[in-house]
Amino acid sequence: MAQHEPSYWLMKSEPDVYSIDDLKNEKVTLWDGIRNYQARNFMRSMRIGDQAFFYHSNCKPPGIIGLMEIIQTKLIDPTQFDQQSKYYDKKSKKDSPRWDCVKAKYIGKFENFLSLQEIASQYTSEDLTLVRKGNRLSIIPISPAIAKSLKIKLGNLKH
DNA sequence: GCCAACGTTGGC
DNA sequence: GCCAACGTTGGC
Repeated sequence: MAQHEPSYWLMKSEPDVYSIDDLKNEKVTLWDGIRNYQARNFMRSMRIGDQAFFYHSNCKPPGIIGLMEIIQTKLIDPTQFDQQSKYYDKKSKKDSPRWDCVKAKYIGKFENFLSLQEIASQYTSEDLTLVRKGNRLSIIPISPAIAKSLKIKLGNLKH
């Protein structure tokens, strides 16, 4: 059986909340707290071995900074049942959890930071919905061709 | 701080 | 089911 080619994703995180350096230190993280159905559904279609660009959002400047690999999928997001968590969801039932998540591992930081401004000047919103005005989705699929082109601009990975 | 682009909620 | 009001994300 031939292995699947990996799919590619872009996952946003605010560096004040969780940065690429936090992931570098932890090596592995549970990508929890996703409370948007479209983003959740994208996570549900992830497979082990997929790669995800780590995007720093809501900072100056926003942009792609590193790369992760998806190492576990279809995990229950524990924060939905944690009353102390800002992601607590009282409507979610233990026997049918509403929110799930994936586990991702640090691969590296790119040699070049690629700002949203640079990305927007080089790709159309059809290439990459990230650059669509007002885009709020925190998880975005990336086509293999666009992923390849982004990686060329981003340069080598620093581990 | 402003605002665009949604998603969610709740009255009817 | 419609839609207005409200909330959130995130760039600028």
